[in-house]
Amino acid sequence: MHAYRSHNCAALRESDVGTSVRLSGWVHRKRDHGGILFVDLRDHYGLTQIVADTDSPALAVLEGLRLESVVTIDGEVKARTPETVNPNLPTGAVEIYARSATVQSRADELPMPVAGEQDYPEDIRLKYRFLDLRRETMHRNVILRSQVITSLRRRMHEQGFMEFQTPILSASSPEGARDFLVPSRLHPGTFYALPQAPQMFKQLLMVAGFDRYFQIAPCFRDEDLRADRSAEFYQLDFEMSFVTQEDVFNALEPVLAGCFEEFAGGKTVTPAGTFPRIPYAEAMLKYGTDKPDLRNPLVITDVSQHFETSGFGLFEKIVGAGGVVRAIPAPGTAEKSRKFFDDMNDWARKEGFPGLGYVTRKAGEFGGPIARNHGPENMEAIYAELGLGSDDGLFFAAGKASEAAKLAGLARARVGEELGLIEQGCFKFCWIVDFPMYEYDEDAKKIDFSHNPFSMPQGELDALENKDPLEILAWQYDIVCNGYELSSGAIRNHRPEIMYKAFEIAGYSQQDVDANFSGMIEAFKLGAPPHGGSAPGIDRIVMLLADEPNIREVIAFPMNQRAQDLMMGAPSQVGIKQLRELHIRTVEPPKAEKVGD
RNA sequence: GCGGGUGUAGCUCAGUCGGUUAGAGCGCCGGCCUGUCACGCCGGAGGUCGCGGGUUCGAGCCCCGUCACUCGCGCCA
Repeated sequence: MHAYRSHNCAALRESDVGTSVRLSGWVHRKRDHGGILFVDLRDHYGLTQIVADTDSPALAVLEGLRLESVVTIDGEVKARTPETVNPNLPTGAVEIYARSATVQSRADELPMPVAGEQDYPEDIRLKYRFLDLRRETMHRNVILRSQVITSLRRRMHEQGFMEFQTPILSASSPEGARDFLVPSRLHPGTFYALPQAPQMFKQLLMVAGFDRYFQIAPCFRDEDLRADRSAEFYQLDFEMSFVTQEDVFNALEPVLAGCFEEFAGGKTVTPAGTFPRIPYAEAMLKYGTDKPDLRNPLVITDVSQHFETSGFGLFEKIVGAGGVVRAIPAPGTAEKSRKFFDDMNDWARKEGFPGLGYVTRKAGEFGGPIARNHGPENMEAIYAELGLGSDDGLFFAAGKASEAAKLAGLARARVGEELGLIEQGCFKFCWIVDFPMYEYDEDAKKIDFSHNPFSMPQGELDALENKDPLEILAWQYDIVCNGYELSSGAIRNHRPEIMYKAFEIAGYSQQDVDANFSGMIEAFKLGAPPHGGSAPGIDRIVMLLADEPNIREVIAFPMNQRAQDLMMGAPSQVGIKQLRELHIRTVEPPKAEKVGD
């Protein structure tokens, strides 16, 4: 017989009754009745009940073990009597009568229990992650992650992609997020950077003629963390040659829809080939965000023209000064208290906005200061235009277009949630397309790239030379699911002359481009195919499928929010010898000088 | 960098208006128990109320500062 097990802890059934077996696993729970002892033995696969009574030498061994000790049981499969069958357990028709128990590893008192689904503080969970990962939900999430990655790989291969690895130690780039740097021992004073994404390498793979590349790619960004954002994360990074934006969409939709359908557990998924395409400008107007949650049925409408002349002076003034008024419906709120509306306004102020206006309506009667001043006939005109009924309320976000859109977007999400309008049990995908190539940077008082500087502008060189830069759109797109941005992508700019012109508009000289992106520019001068791609975030995909609100719940060994690994103690100080080898001297933070004041 | 929340036993939490010796459940230790499956019963140990300062006759509770964790803003092409 095998040294540790003949079966795993989920394997045995009634048909195995009478056989001699050997099981190994963790002591999940113990029920000690004195003369008889029950142990739920757990491994990766499941639970099996072990029984030992006074006739068995296993009784004394198991009685002396704390939970989570590891033990090997030799015994016999016995049928449970009908009244002792546990229907909640796949192995619940049988139990193992233990002839002997061998302790493989004795557990000390636990800092946190493994059995049960109670919540524990995250710092303890992270410090003892190996215990946390034994628990059912985390164990299941990590397994799901593995299965999702396997599924994505298979589906990408089916679409004709090949997986290649790209360097982890690479060069720092001035664009984008802060880099994690790695000092070079062989080249004093110089640093490698961990990739924020394998952007340049995948484009160079296209220049190298590989046509369709993908990679489950580790990415690193040294920025502050969020619930859905980690410093290190994985992307399904891919790139394709000789493609239009439509080709990229057609390649990715079956992969994402297929993978989601496979793991959605009965939730509906937007079918491949039917992902809506929403222009950026339309998304900002109708949803107030470039990552709309389409499960929310509410749609924002611009009602500025209704307030060009209005008894409600505040809105009239805002519109007169070039601002906008956006309306967010609150359907069926006739019975909502005044407090509901006031709370929304308070919330908006707390978020840093001037306020959120509202109109209440009950049985056709308008209420609230805006309706009173604007007049019921004028309100009726807005309601008619928006198709609202006699018991529907309405919120208003007014101000500069960008601010009003942002507030309206947040309000749309909040109203949808408060009123329980978010459709459950579905994954709703969409593409956001036609992102602007440039935006006006208020701080720097100059035109800058609004997203990826390597995207191809729509209209190419002609557009760059002849259009108002702020009117130029890019072949740049995001894929969004239930309000989460899964990735952005683009058809790339593969023509040096268009690249130089694009950077020139953002205020960078040809020398700047050559200096910072020499590798890619050189490559593009030696025969580059038109190409494009995208890079959906693996962690966010698993978050959605596992229905977890936090990215750390789907990563086996995540950092905490301050980018520390509490289990391994990273980041940590290193010895002076290591620093010397790396030609590094650390500088005390300025704070330290103040001690003793 | 900024704002919100949290911090009481190993863990989850309660702790009234500022008032005697800070409690419960789980876990742990000891004892009892031959059909449990969140086993049950009896007993016990376990506390710098995050830390520092202040107000007060008196602070877990009020005030100031600080630290840790977390959520968000900034940031993240």
